[in-house]
Amino acid sequence: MSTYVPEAVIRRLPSYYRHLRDLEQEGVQQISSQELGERMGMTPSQIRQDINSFGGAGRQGYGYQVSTLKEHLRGIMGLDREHRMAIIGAGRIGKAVANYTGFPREGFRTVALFDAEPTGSELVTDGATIPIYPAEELEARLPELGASIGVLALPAGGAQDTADRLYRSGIRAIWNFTPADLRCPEDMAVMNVRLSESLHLLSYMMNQMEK
Amino acid sequence: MSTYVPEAVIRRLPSYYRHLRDLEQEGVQQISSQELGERMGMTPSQIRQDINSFGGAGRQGYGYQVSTLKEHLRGIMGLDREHRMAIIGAGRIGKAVANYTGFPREGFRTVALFDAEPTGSELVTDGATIPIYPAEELEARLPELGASIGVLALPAGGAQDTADRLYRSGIRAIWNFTPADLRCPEDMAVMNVRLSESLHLLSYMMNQMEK
DNA sequence: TAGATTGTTAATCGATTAACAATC
DNA sequence: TAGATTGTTAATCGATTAACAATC
Repeated sequence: MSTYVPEAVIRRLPSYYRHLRDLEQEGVQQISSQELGERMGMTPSQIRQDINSFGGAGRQGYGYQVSTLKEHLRGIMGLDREHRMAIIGAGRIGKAVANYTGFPREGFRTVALFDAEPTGSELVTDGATIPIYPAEELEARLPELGASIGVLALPAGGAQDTADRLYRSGIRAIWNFTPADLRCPEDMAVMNVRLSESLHLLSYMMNQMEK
Repeated sequence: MSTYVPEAVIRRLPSYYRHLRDLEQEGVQQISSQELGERMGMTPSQIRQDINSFGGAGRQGYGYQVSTLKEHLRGIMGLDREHRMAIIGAGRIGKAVANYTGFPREGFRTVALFDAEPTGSELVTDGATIPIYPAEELEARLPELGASIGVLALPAGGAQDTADRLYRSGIRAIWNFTPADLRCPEDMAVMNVRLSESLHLLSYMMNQMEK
């Protein structure tokens, strides 16, 4: 089937998934590339090219079945199983992320927080109570926690070192909220969330509009 | 000078800025496209193309002056003046953002939080004490606050309506933390922060690595 | 069957890389 | 001047759009 999915299409996968989920929620069972394109702000042509690249199954004269396509994407993105997350840094950002993923939702669940200087022993979120451990217990605790994703929510200075420790403990995915550019082995997946870059880009847009 | 800056270059502007700031911090005064490229993971050729598109001033046989280039970018992105932000939604995310931008840092400063059901009257951050107002006072309070950026950190359901209200109150920039696709007039700058899409993309990467 | 809409090939557009003359 | 490195043009690559035959 899908031998190669272009980089540009990969970046759009989550957007496809979100829109299809919304459509399903609204009770839409089938949709044409025309309609989906209008909704997502893309040309029908691009929709068809994209879907074909990751092996979707449309029907000529009819369109795409929403639920089938959604489930297909779910499989491609590995959202059909649970991912446990360990958050390193129990400050504002770490806690916000914990709350965001505190209850099993879309298959992501925070199972522990770590902090250099914990101010409490647990965090109570809407859906669960999450333990907070001292950062030095990282290696000791990770095996029993079964976490597959490490979330970096600590000061940038400690990010690289923590990433290295996570790798040595078997973690192969990092959700990085620090501005640090991590150097990691090939088999570590790193997703950066660069909040201040996002704000700077907004500032640029504002600046341009004034002209 | 710079008549047209390609979309792809615009998206890289904040990254250039961050690296140049780091270099300046390290005491590096001058750098070649070769060295900067290695640092940013780009080809020297692309670095030169990019910098020329936004009107940088290199010197043949020498390279680029770090401080000059950084200040130039600062101007382009409008980081040389203060932007005041009003955050709508005083939950975990709103508070995390408030703390992140609570003190004047890089020219962004949160001046107020609004919440449908405020649980307190102010938020104490590291650098400042920020008032929390009821959401219905949005129109009344905004003029005196002098905010130019609205931050959406509330449940997705209220996002579009709040965006409309912000527009009518003169706000022309939105930093959107909700998953909602906002429909806004042309002269409103919108920057989306899609946390769950980012997590889904990480999940996709993990899934691919297993193969 | 007729109409609609996909799947796919070809054309266009934009972004990246390569090459090299200009020049500090 | 000689060496280094930019600025810029040309070549390549990848992504998007257009067009249309295939087919439900």
